[in-house]
Order: sequence, then structure tokens, then C-alpha cells
Amino acid sequence: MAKKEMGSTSMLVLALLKEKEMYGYQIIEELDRRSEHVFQMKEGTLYPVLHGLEKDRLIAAREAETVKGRVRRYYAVTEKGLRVLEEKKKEWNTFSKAVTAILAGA
Amino acid sequence: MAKKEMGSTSMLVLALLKEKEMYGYQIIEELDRRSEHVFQMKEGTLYPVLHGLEKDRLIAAREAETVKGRVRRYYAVTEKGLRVLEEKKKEWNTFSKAVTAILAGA
DNA sequence: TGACATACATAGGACATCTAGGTATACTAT
DNA sequence: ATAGTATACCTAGATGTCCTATGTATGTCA
Repeated sequence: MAKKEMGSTSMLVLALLKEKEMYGYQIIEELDRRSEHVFQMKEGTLYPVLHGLEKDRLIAAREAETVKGRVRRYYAVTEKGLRVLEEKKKEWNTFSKAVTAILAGA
Repeated sequence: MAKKEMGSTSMLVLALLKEKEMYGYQIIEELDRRSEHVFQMKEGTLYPVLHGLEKDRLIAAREAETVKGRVRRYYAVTEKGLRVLEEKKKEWNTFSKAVTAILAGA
């Protein structure tokens, strides 16, 4: 309706990864914690999103092993990802202000 | 991700109709105007939404003829529609606050 | 041993929205 | 007159986002 009606998931993921690199499961936990349980992202949502962002070179992966042999894929934002994040933040601000304007009358 | 990732379209339509009854084409114009051209809803989006809201009894239609014989379908919010609007507004506030919280770190 | 948390992944479906068309009347400029 | 634009409604089919459901595998705790 606006540009693409806000695929907010990827924006949120990029925002988290801007702070520090994280692995998938951790992203889900952080989103839940920081949003005070509003965002309970499903694994079936997140992992395909991560794969898409990686394919578009907005994030980059690195594999790391824990002490006990478990493998994790850590993701970090790329330069391109940071630029896209800035765009998405602007779009979000525009979008949410417009919604607020409409709701003000109701 | 939250409940249903905000079907914001129907919320906006209900919000407009709370003020006064409107016909489809008018809703598109009002959304464009009040959002300062952020929401340029397509007819292919709006009309199915209106039919869905009517089917769910959140809005009710009345047909009216203009002086020159053109027929318009005017929609008004029902009591049920007002209740749903209140819910959706609450969800929107929760959602947008959570997004803001995540973006604050970036 | 069985339940639960961690950590990754994919297939199939639901749902919202868009693109792209169609119908019909009224107004405006050529 | 007629072509183009605005008004006003509508639907079919495609796309994209997200969810449900499921699978694999390891670690921890009762």
C-alpha cells in the first residue's frame, strides 16, 4: 500500500544484528525479551528470512562451535545491510506516522 | 509474529468510517489525503476488504444515487465494527511500541 | 529413560496485498 | 463528435510474508 507494506521482520533482524552478531535462536530470544513478549517469532519464519538476507548479502554468516561440539551460525550485518536498515527505518517512521494521523480522528 | 502482523488496512478503513460514512472511492482519496500520499491504496485491495468487512458485519452498506444517476455504495461502521476497531488500535499501539523499542538500539 | 531446551532446517498452507484487467457513466479538451 | 481522463464499481491470478507442522540432532535434568 505504501511501498511494500513493511516486511518488518527483516528490519528488526537487521536492527538487532547491528548491535552485535547473533545466531538464529538467539535472535528469537532477544526479540522476545526486548519487545516484552510482543514479538514471538517462529523458527519457521526466521530461518528462511535469514537465508534470504544472506543471499542478498545484507548479512554474512560465520560458523562457530560451542565447547560441547554444537554448531551455531553467527550472523553479522554487512555495509549493504546497514544501508538497507536505514532505508527501512525511514519507511517505518513514515508509515507509523501516517497510521497515527489516520487514527487520530478515531 | 505478533497476532497477525497487523492487517492495517481494515483498521484504517474502520477508523475513517467511524467519522462518517463513505463510499469506496472516497476512502481511497481520504487515505491518500490524510496520510499525505503515504497510503495509496489500490482498488484491487480496497474492494475485497470492504466486502470482507461487510460479510463480517463490521460495516454496513447503503446504496445511494447521485443526481446524475451514478450509484454509490456508502459504508458505515457497526457496533461490532467499533469494538473491533478498538482492539486493533490497542494491537497497533503494542506493536509499534515494540518496534520502537527494538529500533532504539540501532 | 523420558521430558524439555537448544539449534538448525524445510514443506505446505493461510492470508494480505498487488497487478492487471473489465464494466460503465460523466466531464473536458480537441 | 470523440478521445482522454476522472469517477465508481468489480474480480482473477500472482506474489510475498508469515505460520503450522515436522524433522534432525545434541545437551541437561529429574
